Amino acid sequence: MPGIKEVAKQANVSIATVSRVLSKPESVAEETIKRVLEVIEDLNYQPNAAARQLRMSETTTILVVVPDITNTFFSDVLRGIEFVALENGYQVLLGDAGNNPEQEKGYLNILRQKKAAGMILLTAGIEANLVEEIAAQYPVVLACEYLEGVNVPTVSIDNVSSARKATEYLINLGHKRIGYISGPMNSVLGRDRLKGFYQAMAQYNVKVEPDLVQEGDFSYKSGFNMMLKLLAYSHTPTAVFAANDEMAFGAVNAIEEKGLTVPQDISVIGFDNIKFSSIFKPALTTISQPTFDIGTKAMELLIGLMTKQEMKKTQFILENKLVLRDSCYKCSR
Amino acid sequence: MPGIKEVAKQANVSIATVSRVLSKPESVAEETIKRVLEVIEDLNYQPNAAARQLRMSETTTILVVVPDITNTFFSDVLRGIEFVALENGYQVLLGDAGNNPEQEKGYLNILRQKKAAGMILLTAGIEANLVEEIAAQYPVVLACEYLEGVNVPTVSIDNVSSARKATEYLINLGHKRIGYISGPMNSVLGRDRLKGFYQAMAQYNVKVEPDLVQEGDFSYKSGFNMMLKLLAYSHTPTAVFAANDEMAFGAVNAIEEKGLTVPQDISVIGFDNIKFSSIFKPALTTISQPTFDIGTKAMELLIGLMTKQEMKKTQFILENKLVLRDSCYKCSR
DNA sequence: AATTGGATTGTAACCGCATTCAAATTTAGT
DNA sequence: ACTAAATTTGAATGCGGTTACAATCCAATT
Repeated sequence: MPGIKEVAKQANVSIATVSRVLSKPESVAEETIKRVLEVIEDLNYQPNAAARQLRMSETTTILVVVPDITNTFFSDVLRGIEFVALENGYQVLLGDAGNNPEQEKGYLNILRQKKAAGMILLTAGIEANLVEEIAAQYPVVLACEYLEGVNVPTVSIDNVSSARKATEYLINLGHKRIGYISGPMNSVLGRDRLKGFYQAMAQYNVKVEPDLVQEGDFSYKSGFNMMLKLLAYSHTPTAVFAANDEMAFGAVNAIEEKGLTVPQDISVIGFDNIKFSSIFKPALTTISQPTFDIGTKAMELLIGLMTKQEMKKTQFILENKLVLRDSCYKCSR
Repeated sequence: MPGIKEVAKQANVSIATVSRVLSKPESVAEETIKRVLEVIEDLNYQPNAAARQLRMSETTTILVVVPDITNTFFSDVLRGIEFVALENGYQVLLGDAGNNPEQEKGYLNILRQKKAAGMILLTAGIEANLVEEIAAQYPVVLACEYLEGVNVPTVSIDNVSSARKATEYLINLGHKRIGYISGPMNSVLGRDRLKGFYQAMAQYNVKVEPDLVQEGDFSYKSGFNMMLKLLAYSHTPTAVFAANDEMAFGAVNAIEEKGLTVPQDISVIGFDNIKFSSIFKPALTTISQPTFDIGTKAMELLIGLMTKQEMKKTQFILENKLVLRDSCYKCSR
């Protein structure tokens, strides 16, 4: 409620001095600082963000667009982002795209209206060229997802090689008939992980049964349904790789609903290592992404962009690891 | 990038006219509107939010403070909030308190700086009188949590009666030795649910074994550990009520680790009905909160407050229901 | 004693937009 | 054709800060 001039009056100085106490204290007399600070404390004065922003043409809020806030994978990344944002005096504006590209696109206006100084995209529903155009005008970083051929700062893991790693693990357990439940093919993530799967299969000379590769959409339900489909074939797989944990849960439950057990009858491996993966039974073997670190790194990158620091590197591939739990077992057939 | 005066120049009108086209088109000639709109389209002009906000002294962002973004219970509420926020032209600023009251308090400055027009608190880490003080100055609504004796608009469920309902269910299944894993006692939520438990036990004349009531902190780990503690007593309970689902998962897993099974040996009931409850095995019997509705209702309430509408009612108790799944069974001992 | 210069502080001009008030233009009425 | 009324438009002002620039003060220097 109190404005800068109220403070100025009570402290018997001009508004300029009050402003200086807050931003360039070294140019103000010791004693004056003390007096002003006291009044500020007294009145519980907080500078009006809009006025400051208008004058300085810079805000301290950044926008984060998430494909689905309900997925704990993203909320972990979000935590990382918020952590370093707060540490640096930024606030995060949340945009949940609800898996809808149109809605996602709507958030771009927040940037244009200067309501946010920069943006972190955890999604990839926007066309590459639009992203590129926006990134040319505003600080933007991509996290988790990335766009092919687009030179926007990015932090993610290597989805191809980690999917390869997971597949290799299955192969080394002796599995030959390996099913794959992919993410949506219109997402790079979905495509990359599938690519890794194919690469590993080729490398080890294991034949890919086309019927055993089904497209899901990263949801539990799709994992469940696709697994049912796989189980309907005469030759059921002995192992299944689901492109994310939620689908893996669906697969496991579908398998058990059919009276089979995981991992004795069929091994299942997931991707992401979300919070529930270790709680689920059987505890899910999966690829672990450093979610929190992806978040912190992305935010650090964005800060670099916003403060126009010289960036030596703008593409970050973080380490992932295979975490072994109880959902995979040696092939017995 | 383009400002209002750029538009004005290109459309051959004054900035006043441009402004009017955007806010009071009925006071501008048909033809002028068309011309201005064309230029706006052309230049991709977006009014500067800071300037507008400064002038109008109102912003369209609201603040939501969450105790823990990682808990899917809250992300569901958040979805509800965002849904109606977006529909009404508001953006949501996310504040993750990380279960830390200090951090939570820090978010209040966002209100004072006028960066947000209102606030929804999903937490209750701030002292009642501070909340009351803030609520007197700014639009604030409490969701999920509430504060005793504080007359701040609130939307939640009746935690006492729903805990009673869950307990009754256990009692009706024939259980006499019922354990309870509570939430932290410094939260109203934790206390209310415990109260409901006591009420039901008293009503049915079932003795409460003090040893079988343990305090957790709503985390999986605490559920696990407290259950281990319950299992260490000579007389183990035949049923356990955990004050939220995550702790219930912990309890189930602890029970199974000891070689017992749920629900045959021990029944477990949870609270919240988070996404994972139906995926978990055994599927968790639990109290379902209308998370999405809590969110939408809270946001509607807040909008009412911000637009200074006459409110006939500011306390909303939403319906909960007991959802029966596979983690409870008749008492066999 | 007059001059100089550093340290402090105040004055005033913006930042981009909404809005008041008066001017300009059009329409209507006689 | 001329005036009054209604409609449309523009110039000026202020929202609450920041900051360039000018003014003031006082000790140090000459």
